[in-house]
Amino acid sequence: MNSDPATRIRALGARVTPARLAVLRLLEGADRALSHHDVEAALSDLDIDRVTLYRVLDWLVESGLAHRVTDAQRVFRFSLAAPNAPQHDQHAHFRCEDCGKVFCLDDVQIAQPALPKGFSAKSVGLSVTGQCAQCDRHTAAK
Amino acid sequence: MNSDPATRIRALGARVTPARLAVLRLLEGADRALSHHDVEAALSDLDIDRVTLYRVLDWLVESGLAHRVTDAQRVFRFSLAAPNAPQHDQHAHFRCEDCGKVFCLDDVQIAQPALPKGFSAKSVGLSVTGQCAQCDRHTAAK
DNA sequence: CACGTTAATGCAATCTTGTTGCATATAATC
DNA sequence: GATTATATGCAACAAGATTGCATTAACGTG
Repeated sequence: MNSDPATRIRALGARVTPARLAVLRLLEGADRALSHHDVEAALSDLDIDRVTLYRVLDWLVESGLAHRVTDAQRVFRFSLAAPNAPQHDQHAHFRCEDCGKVFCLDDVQIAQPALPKGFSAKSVGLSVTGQCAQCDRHTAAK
Repeated sequence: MNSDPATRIRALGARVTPARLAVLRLLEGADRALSHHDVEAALSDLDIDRVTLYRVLDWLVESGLAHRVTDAQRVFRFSLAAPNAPQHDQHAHFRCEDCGKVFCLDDVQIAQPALPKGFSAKSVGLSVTGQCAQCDRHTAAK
């Protein structure tokens, strides 16, 4: 039901290139939102240009395949959009204060808040910070 | 009950300087979170150094007088902390997609979401995007 | 399968936001 | 008014992201 990366790329009318394939596969396998830096490090053996990665990531967001989140350190992080998600106008993330990793909270339902008169919401994002399971274990183990 | 800027600054054991007074007054009168850029523009006649503004804003955050938010454009925005707010471990913001302004949604109550096993939340932030009242009016007027 | 077209890429330069080090100025105290 | 620690101003730096432009390569066509 969720076709392979190459097919998905072609379905968007875009060319299938090594960079796009690699980034798409990487994000598919990631359990958290990755920054440009993360992606660069993970794909370092492919020797893809920094700028190309930026452009691939931008393209992913523009074509709706991925989300872009800004973390507290003001860097962009990218996570694959759930292919059959409710057209993502809401998204929740968790950022661990210890290790800095960002996780997607896919199954959190966000309540639409009441807005001042005249305001209309298009999307709602929830960002939670705290301690992730791994870091919590470390602390507890002390 | 909420004393004047100079007194508030002194109460923190800090010196009362033109830059601090000006920034504090500006934020007090602002109905939305201001970026460093916003502040610089608003106080341009005072000819305060860029770095000084950064330091004043940092100082405001450190001393608990203001909050720092990161918006989707990866710039920091600052808003005065409500002096008797529920010690801000949750905060909601609205960002207008048309004019780019960021508003604080002070009276929105954020529900603590369910987290994966082992995760613990320390703070929760809600960010809503859409159209603010003013921009909505413009669109409608067309 | 060679060819041509056009989208992608690579590289260098640039921009934006924010930070740091250090000499100088100034708010507060006496 | 003199003293002193705190703030400021300036210049340099740093990291993340963007832009312009020449070159490469994906893919439809013959």
